[in-house]
Amino acid sequence: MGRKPCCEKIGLKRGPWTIEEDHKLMNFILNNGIRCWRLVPKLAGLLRCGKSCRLRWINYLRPDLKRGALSEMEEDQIIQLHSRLGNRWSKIAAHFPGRTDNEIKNYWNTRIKKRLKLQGLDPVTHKPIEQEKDEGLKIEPLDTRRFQEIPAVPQKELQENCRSDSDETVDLLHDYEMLWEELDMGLSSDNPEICSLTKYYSPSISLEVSFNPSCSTGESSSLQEDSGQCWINNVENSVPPSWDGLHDVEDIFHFENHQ
DNA sequence: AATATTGTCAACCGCCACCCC
DNA sequence: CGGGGTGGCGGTTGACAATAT
Repeated sequence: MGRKPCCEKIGLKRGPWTIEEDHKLMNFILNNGIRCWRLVPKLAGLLRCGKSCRLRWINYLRPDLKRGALSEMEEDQIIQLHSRLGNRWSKIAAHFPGRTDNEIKNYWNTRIKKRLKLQGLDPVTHKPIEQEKDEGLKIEPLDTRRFQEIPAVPQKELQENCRSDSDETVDLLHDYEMLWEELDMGLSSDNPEICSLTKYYSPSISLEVSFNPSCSTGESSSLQEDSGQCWINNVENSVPPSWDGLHDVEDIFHFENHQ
């Protein structure tokens, strides 16, 4: 007998998220917060496992995410941190509010590694490759004591990142609106960063309209701008499922059995 | 224009630490 | 204390896009 999977895989959807799924997850979390990831997909009406929902939220849907390429300064900071922390991506990401560990890991693997190699540095040890050969590939073990020397996230950032759930939800809604405002501006100003973002959202336009006929007026050009606002409206006006509606664990299994 | 190669990044997998009973 | 459940993390994969041939 192997390890039991984290969730019932049978019948669960995998692969890229559709805009409808994003919408459901976003709606649910913004209105209810997160208490238990395993239950989120059930309550939000998604055929995904909790892990998948968590990942999607953290890496993509969180409204406080920063978008776009990292600056050279950020890149240098990542190299500095990596030399001290190693592949502890979540620890490194903690120094970059709005950036995810997955993003930094990807950035490291696809760009920084290459950059270091071009500079003749080993991306693992951060030492000159020649020097490393001399030392006979002797790799120093990580000195965990040094981790304590890493400057923590500034107090202000910590306070900003560690507020209560309710504050966070209000802020998320606000950030969410800001995101769409940026999107709208980006669509009209050919901002490449926003465009790369909308690349993933663009398929939503028709879907969005099909969900909400009240949004389907107007020409296609204004449709894109409207769709963002419609989504926000949906988030604010819809009556979503909630944790309160779940009185008993038995409810969940009852729910599962009747899917 | 067609095909091959390379780059990017979202998503998955499996392991581990922590918490609760 | 031990076992099960859950969340979090890091490594890896695979689809798609961009670029080269």
